[in-house]
Amino acid sequence: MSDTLAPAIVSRPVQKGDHVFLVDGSSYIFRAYHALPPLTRKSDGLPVGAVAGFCNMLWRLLKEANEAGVKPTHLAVIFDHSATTFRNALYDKYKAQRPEPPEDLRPQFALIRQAVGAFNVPSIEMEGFEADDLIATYTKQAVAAGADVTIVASDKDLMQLIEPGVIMLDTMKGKTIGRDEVIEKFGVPPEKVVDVQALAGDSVDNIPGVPGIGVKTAAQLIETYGDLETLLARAEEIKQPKRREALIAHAEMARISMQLVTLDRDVPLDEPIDRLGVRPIIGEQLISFLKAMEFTTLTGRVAAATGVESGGVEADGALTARAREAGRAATAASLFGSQATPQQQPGFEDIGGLTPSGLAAARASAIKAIPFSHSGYETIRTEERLWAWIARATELGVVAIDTETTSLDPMQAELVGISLAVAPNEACYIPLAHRGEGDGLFTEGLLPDQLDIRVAIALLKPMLEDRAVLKVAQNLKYDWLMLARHGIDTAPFDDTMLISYVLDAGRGVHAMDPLSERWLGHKPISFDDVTGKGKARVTFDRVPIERASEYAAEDADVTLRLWQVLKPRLAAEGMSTVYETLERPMIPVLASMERRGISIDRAILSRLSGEFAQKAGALEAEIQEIAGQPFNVGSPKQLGDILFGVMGMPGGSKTATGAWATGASILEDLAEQGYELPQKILDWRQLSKLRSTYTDALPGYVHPETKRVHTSYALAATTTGRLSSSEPNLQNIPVRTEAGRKIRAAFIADPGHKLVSADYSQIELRLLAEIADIPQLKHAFAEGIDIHALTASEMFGVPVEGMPSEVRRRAKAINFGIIYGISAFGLANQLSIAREEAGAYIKRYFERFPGIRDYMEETKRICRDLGYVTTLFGRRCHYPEIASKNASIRAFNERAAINARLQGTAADIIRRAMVRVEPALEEAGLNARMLLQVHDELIFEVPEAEIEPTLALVTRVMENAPTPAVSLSVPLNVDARAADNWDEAH
DNA sequence: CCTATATCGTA
DNA sequence: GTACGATATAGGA
Repeated sequence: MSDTLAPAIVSRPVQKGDHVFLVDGSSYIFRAYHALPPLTRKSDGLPVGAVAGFCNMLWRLLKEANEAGVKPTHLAVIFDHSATTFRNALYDKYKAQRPEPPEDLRPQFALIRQAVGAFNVPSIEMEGFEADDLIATYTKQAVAAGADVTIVASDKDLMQLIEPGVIMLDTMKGKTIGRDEVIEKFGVPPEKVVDVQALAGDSVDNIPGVPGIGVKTAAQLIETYGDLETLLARAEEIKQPKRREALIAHAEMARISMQLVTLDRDVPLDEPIDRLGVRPIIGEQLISFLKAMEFTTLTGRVAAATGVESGGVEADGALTARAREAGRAATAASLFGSQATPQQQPGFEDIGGLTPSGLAAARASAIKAIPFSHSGYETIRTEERLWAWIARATELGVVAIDTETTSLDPMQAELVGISLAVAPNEACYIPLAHRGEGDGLFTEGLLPDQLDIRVAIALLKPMLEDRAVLKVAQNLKYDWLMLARHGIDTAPFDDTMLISYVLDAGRGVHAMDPLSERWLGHKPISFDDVTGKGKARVTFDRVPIERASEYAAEDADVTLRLWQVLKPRLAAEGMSTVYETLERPMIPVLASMERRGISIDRAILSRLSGEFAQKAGALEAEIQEIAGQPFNVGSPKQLGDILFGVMGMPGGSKTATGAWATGASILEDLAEQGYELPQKILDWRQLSKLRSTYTDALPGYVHPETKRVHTSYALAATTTGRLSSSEPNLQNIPVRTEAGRKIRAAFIADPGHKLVSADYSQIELRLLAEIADIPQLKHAFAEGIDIHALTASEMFGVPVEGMPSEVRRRAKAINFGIIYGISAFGLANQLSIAREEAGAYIKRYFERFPGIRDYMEETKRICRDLGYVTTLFGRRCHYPEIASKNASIRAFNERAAINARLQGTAADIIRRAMVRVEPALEEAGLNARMLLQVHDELIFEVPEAEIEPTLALVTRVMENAPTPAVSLSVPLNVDARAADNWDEAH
């Protein structure tokens, strides 16, 4: 808040005909908080719902009431100052059972007081008095001066103030409360309200009243006897014995209650009423505050009404997400072990004290201070000892777990042992299937003194499935799947890798060893040291039990400590919801998909392999013939020398390492110039690629038992929230070319089933329209208009009807470019045009869609300020190099950040759909099984008889995936179809 | 044997 | 121009 903008307070005596508005700030905060949906500031998740409700109310009061002819001459917002008032001296239990305000409301109190200042409205509070007493006193003085009073509130305790010239206005219900409404509520006119309240009491405020008497009876009694004192004096006359005795017995309580509910109209005011005169709104000051809160709609309204250009106003620097982040960054910096000193941010929680972030930091350093010791590690050899550990874990309610196996592939792996940790340095290892060190020929049998794997599983299962015991693991999906193969449905659980990913995506890797070094300052025993590496590597079942025990117990120990450090950061940094809704529930969903796998037709692939090999062989011969010498066509180095050296073709450029570049676009350019060799190289490359990466490789991934292909999805591999798929990567199965689609057709459904593919159409462009708020684009999507044609016609003035395909193609490339954070260089490459021309396209595009330029600039600024961008669902993508001094690194990070909001939001949406679809299928009694995810597409295997209802259900779940967390103004559109293979279904 | 590079498959 | 992973080649160990 800039002091220079606040004008001197002008005194304006209240006189006849004036209209004094008194806003009950404190109760309004609670009502706004409870009545309105939760709202958080986009860029940092600060809860601001009550602030928003308050600002909108105040704005309407000042503007719309004004337009309706009700013109405040004096206005103040009045707050409670502290919990203790003179009423506590009268009655120690007064308001004693008020609960603490909710966690996400607390930071909003200070913000609302700042909001009032930003509106240039006085905010009043006084030690020892409730807002109601101040309102009562101001009301009395205003009435005495002949002015009208509007009390903006709905609290029934204020109704006693209503009299001719004084009304209440409930802005949330949009109604006024006068004498008639009071009579309706209390059965008595305003001047008798306190008498009724004194008798009836109030459980909310802990006003005792008289037991057995409610509002109805009280009103009746006051109606009959006139007032409380008369009633108490003549209580003997009452006929009903119970009522009479209660009144006599509790007469004193009634009198105290009367004092409690009667508002003090003679508070010695610090701020005289004359000084509440309405002051003009200062557009810049208010906009600066609203911008810091990121209330775009209201900012726009205020800008329009005050004639201030909002673009020219800076967000209030002390209140922005950045300022708040600086406080957090200091905490995070200390968590990361840097020397930074935490700084206090005025107006926000004390970060060094008993706050979530303060506690998280304190927890982190406490954990880090505990040295590692292996002396408390135990190797479990008997049921009794295993039982003791299970009992301990169950008693504590949290246990870290790690499975040791024979393979990194959880579908192929055999369980070798399990480790548990219950506290730092308290961990155990349960060897189950260790074998001797030999070559396997003469040492086939299991080593002695190991628990039977079935016995151990049977003992562990109840604890692993116990709702009261939290299982913590690093990369739990692996262990979950391993245990699922042994019939265990592990739950509930936490995953330290995913917690780290939610907190620090883009800030380093999330594997255990680096996390341990970063957070615990400890380098764990490396896997390579235990198993050997290269040719000498042995499977884990060949590792001697003592050595394995040390390693495995330490891993569980490290995992537990990481959880202790990282879990508190989720709440402290406002990321719990992202973790709980977008990450953690994905574990069983993906593990189940991986376990199911998908069928491929090996005969098709093998035939294609032969076909591709033959054609590539023929091309290779032709290529070497034309080149005039044999060479390795697959070697870009040799190829470059042939094309640009030996044959002297033009347009050669160099790669980063100084070699000739021979990428597809360069070869295509050469082919267009009439050279025949480059096209043959391109054809050869396509065939070689398809053969080596797909037709030859895929059959090798068929599982010997399931006869299906089981990919592995990584949840924490990308910066944006997308999944990745590997071994094999089933997210890059060809589709673009004819030859490629033949490979896709080899992915088939089981007999009696079909494959269903459901994909979001143009989801990222739709999200661009939504997030950047571009009217033309939103309209186009709402109306189902061809978005690329629309872009083309906006840019080039060509009518959509009969548009040449080349024009649309260019517009399409531009649209994709926008999603990727466009550069003239990139667009020029894509369209094979000059950079100047590409630059002109971009310029024209921004002229037609200025909102997109604003969106991009805003994204860059936010990312530069905070170091990350946020998706619509709150996921953070960090770009620590966004402020690099190196212009190309900086530009790259800016483009990535622009893309991340869109790609990341799309990733969030499909994750939500994935988490919901299987329960929805189950509820509908359908037997479809989700098999694959390809970023904007889900593939299911569906019994033939259930195709139609499954298509409908999947489409509905996917299209509604954003709700209720986010409701988009742009429709999502899902295309779904069924077929015998993936090519036809897609 | 391991790693970097170039290329290319997908959204 | 974004986000990935797999492959082959090439070069240093």
